[in-house]
Amino acid sequence: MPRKPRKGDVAADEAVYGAIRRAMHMGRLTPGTKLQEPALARVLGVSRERVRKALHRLVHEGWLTAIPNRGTFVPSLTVEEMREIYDVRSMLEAAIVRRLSEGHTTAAAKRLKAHVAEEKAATRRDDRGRLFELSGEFHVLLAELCGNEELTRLLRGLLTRSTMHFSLAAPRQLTNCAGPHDHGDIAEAILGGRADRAAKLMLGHLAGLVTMQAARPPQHEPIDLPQAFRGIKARRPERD
Amino acid sequence: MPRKPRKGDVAADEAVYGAIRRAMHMGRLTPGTKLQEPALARVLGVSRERVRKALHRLVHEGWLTAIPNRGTFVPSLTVEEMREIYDVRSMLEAAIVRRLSEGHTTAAAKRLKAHVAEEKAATRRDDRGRLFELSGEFHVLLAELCGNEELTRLLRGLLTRSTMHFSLAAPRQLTNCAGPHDHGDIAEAILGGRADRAAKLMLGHLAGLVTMQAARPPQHEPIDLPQAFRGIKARRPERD
DNA sequence: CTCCAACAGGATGTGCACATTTCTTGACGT
DNA sequence: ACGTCAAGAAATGTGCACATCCTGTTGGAG
Repeated sequence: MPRKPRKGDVAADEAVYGAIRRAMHMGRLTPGTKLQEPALARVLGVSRERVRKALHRLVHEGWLTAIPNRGTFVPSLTVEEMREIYDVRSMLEAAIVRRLSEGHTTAAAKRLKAHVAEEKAATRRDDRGRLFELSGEFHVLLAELCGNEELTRLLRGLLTRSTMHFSLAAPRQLTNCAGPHDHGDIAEAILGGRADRAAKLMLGHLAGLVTMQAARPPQHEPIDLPQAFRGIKARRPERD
Repeated sequence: MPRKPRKGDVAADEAVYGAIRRAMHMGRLTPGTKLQEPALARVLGVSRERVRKALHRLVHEGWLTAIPNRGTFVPSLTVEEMREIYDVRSMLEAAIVRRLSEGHTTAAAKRLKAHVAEEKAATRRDDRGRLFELSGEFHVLLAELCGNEELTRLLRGLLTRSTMHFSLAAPRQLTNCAGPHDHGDIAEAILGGRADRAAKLMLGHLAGLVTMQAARPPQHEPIDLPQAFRGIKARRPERD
């Protein structure tokens, strides 16, 4: 047998972290909800310290907001914050597509084409869940193709915040991006070496997303914690 | 009176965090050094849990590297990592100066001029310490003038990582930037509305920094913890 | 009837002690 | 003499219990 999962396992931390993140992703937790540690520990079936650790991590990553001696809360997102995040993404991603347009390896071109093809396939199958994942990974992929791990990490964090806005504001709407249509055009411009066009398309793409989100008013349906985490519990870590 | 600082105070956490950060900033901690919790707790005069919390935060922010069941270590920085960080900075800061060149408020212009003047004054006084601070703040100031808090926070983190390279590789060399000369030229281009020139100057400025750092080989003088934290202890928080 | 203050209940924060893992030192066998 | 293994020690990770703080409530005074 591999190991005794009896006591402390590093996977347990990830499980709690992932459970909370998944609940937010599903829109179960509305902004302003207080995540009290004892209740979460009971619901998830783990010790309070483990919940505390996960909560601290989530606070540090910007998913939650902590007030000293008060507790941790699901943040109330303003349209201003969303605009700022997309503004930074515009700066970075415009530079990224410019750089890729000006030069990239054949392996990079191959990966890019493969990704666009997969997005189109998911669209044809009408696989909303898979398309949601792929849409987000497209932007991370572009960062990866630059060969800069720091850039990839940074953009991944920004994308996480972006999807948080989607999750909290419009969880039903499972669309991470306006659609694979834009992505295909951007990829085409990159492969064709048209830097200005690629940058322009990316800026328009991001602008379209921000307007799409700004139009949706957040829904307020406060529910209790046990109901929010129904069926989620602690599964496998599941990468970001 | 404000409050009883008798027991647990939020300032204590910041003090420990700042003490370790200051030790790294002074070059007291060489790459590869293991920061063991009991020793740090003894030296700083705080409980082990407080050291643990600060260490976890520093690890999460990228200052330290943690290995499960092994401890936390001062990372060995490669020139590749440094190149990546400056690459991301180039993308962001070029976009920043472009935006500022295309439009900024009179208040922004005033702050920018004041900062450049202060840098020149510090140079005249040959105040290396103050110039070191100002040089770093110049780049943060540009982000602030864009009116985007997310951007400011991100760039501040990037700058922190940049100075970490300086601190670990060449702590003696108290120069955060090539000099106020470049900053003055960049500010002039921004105020004059010359976006292309400002971006070009900024890229050249950052390129100059990366070559300056790459030329310095890291020095290896492993010293023990009590000696490294001599005279540092726990002072006031002191903002980043 | 309204407002203020003291009190009880509960949640967060922290120090402490123990379990587990890893590194070191020493001895044994080849 | 060198490599291997085992036992002790130290450091890390974790659960537990208590101290502190906040919040909602109740009682009384104006």
